[in-house]
Amino acid sequence: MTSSVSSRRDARRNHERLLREARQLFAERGIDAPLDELAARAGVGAGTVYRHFPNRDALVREIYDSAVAELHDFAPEILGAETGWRSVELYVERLGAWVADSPYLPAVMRRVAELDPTHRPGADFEPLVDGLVARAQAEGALRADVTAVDLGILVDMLGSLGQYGGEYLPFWRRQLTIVLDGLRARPGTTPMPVPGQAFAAFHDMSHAKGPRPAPR
Amino acid sequence: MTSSVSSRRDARRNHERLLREARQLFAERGIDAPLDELAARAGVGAGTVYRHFPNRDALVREIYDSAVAELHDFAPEILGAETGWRSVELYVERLGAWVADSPYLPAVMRRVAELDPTHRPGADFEPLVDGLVARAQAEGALRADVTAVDLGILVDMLGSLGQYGGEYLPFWRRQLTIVLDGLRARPGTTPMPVPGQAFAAFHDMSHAKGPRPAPR
DNA sequence: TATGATTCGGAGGGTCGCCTCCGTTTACCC
DNA sequence: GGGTAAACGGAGGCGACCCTCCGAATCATA
Repeated sequence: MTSSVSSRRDARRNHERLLREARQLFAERGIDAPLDELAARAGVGAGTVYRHFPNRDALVREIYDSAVAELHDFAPEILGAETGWRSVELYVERLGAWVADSPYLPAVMRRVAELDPTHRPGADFEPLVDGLVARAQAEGALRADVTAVDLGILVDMLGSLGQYGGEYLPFWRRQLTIVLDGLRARPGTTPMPVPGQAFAAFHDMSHAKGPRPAPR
Repeated sequence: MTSSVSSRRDARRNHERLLREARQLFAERGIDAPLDELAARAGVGAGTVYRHFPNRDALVREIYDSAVAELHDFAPEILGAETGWRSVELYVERLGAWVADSPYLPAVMRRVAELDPTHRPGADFEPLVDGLVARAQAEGALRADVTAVDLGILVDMLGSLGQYGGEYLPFWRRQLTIVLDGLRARPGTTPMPVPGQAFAAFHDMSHAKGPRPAPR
């Protein structure tokens, strides 16, 4: 699991540089962009790419790992908020903005899920998010029929707006506003048409065996 | 522009079959899936594929055209609703469900936009949607700071949930509920953080020259 | 059914991207 | 500086995919 780090400075530098350029390349040209072009962009020979990452999947996995590490950094602020509702706001806003600003993320996530469908990305976070939802609902601020899975999906939806490019990011907060208003407990809230799902059920459903889904 | 239709029944049958299989193939394997495989799935030789569609882009365009035709079918119901608010509901729900249920659509739309960035997909619809928004706002049902562009983006967001596969579709209405509640005019609505965009501005922004965005 | 025009099938040439291999270069350590 | 181990570069083999080509098969028409 732990990647062995070379003791040579040039090797470390190339490794980092390749990761950085790969994120950008994947964002621009898709997760199946030619690795020879990655080599060119990183100013490196093709051999160097394959020494650091035996194949495309290894590269994708490492990008994924670095994203998960970033994800951990959000936890303190989100979970440490004054109120449960503020936690919900921060959860949706911070994570949504992060995904929207990291256009390579959705494809990387999807590919990792295909490589290992049993892997549950943030399983250790799930109880925390459940707790966060319960707290906000206990306050009477978050509508009672919303689940933690709903929140995660809303983050995905907001993150998908990264497709419009960086110039859209300022406007992104408009959709955020609408979604957060829709999450608020209020008189006259529309009842949910179907019951929600638990994390496990949602995971099993969306990772059901089946052909690779459409890139978006 | 009008595609000439062959007088031979086998040719027409193969053309339709190729379109049908292409939609499914693109949904499963992405818009760059091998056309040789399309030929295999359609039970047809490679030559037949290329006689009907000179290249991948022609195929994509024709799928796009058929989608636009479908789109037109929604107009009467959406615009003919009793109230402006009901129009908004139908707009978001019908189109969102359509996109979510057509996993090939987002990639096809994006590719056509790349092929011809000046092309504005539903330019003739834009005034209608603007009118629909104005009507719902005049009723006091739709929040006053929402624009027609916002509505279109929300449809996109809801449509992106097609990525979870067909089994998710029933649950999809939960997110729809949240979004619609967020659109409702109410006391205590959170003010928008930035002003909205007109269709033209949004189009120019999201189609700014630049490298191909990440497939999702 | 016979005829001619149209479409079909699939082998194969050309291109592009993946990945390996090995002579050369670079970094670390003394 | 000198020696050694590690990393680098990029040419090239290989396979996958795109697309063409033409003899064979099929369809419309009479």
